[in-house]
Amino acid sequence: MSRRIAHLDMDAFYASVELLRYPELRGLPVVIGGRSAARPSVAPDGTRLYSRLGDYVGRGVITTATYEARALGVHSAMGLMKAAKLAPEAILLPADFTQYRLYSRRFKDAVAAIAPRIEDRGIDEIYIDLSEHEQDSLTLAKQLKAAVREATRLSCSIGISPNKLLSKIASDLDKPDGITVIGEGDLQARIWPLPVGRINGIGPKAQARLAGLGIDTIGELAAAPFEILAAAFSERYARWLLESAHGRDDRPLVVESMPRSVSRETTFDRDLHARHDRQELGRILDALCERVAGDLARKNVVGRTIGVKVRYDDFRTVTRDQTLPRPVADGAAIRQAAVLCLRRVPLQRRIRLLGVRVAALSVPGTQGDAPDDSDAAQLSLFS
DNA sequence: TCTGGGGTCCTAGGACCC
DNA sequence: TCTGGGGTCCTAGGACCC
Repeated sequence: MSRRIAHLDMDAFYASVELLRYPELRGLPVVIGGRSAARPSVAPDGTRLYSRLGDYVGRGVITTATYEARALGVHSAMGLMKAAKLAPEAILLPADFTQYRLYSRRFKDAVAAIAPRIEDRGIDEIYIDLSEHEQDSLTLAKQLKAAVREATRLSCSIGISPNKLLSKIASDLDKPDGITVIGEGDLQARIWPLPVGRINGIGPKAQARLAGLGIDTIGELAAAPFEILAAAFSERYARWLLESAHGRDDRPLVVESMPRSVSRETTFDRDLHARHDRQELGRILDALCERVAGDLARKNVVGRTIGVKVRYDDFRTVTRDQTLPRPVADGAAIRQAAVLCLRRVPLQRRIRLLGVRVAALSVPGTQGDAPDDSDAAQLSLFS
């Protein structure tokens, strides 16, 4: 029995939510990002005063850019200082995740009222299982988009195909505000001409390595001999590459899941030194541990593996982690383990980022929350 | 004044057990 | 007078995604 899967992607989500609040910015290049970016101020005559990208000073990257800003060459993940040179007149707004989460909830609820089998893929996109629906795909897509617009006044793009892989590619083919339906017969004409990087799971590294083999498009990948791919990648990844290039993907929708890890990290305004800035680093570590503890409490989970992450001024990153005999959840216990991890990190260089992570999560009071029998026996022997 | 923050999954080696 | 083989857990790093 064949499936029908939709991928729904909100258009320039964060920027579009901001435009609802500041409608006079519609049509202008706007970028979201930068921790120290200022909210618009209101002048004595009532007009709003916005920050310009060109005036920004500090670290940070673009989180989202409106289509008008993208036309100037700036895009997500670009450093703000670099973007400022390309588009100094663009409006800069700080991110407001509380607001985005609110709109995320609204659009997902609106979709769920029509089609309840949904896989969450983050704040601004979802997969939807339409296999059990009667209407044709175009009608369903229009219905979903209307419901999202009604609930949020925002537009989205939808791709529909027999699987997640193709629907994800499809939703990107007619953006913004588009609908793309892909059937089995459309593979050669619609998918094969695209660059391999459009496949979810082929990133910059794999794309570069494929280019080295003379493989740039999905069609060229589909025609590649398995042996060539298996020599350049792992056998498993090579197999997956070929399956994907042929549009084959039987992954089910994951409609519910437990978090695997919770983490908090921060990039400093200036690089810090373990000795010279010891107190400041201590305060930052405290705050990170408390925030992680708060996240764990909110999600009602505890964790056994505590880890730290350090990024040096040259951008190299190291991690250290430690698994405890039993799970913890409070800030003090997390901090205690994090300090032990940090003692194993070389701290000669200046560092630009510190992070704290808790993994091996479980729900308190369930199995996985307590040491197993053999551990319990061991512990009782020595206590 | 390059390069955020929150995640997932995979790999690979070593420890340890049977 | 040796060194198999499978399984699990732990750790570190890396690729990738939103």
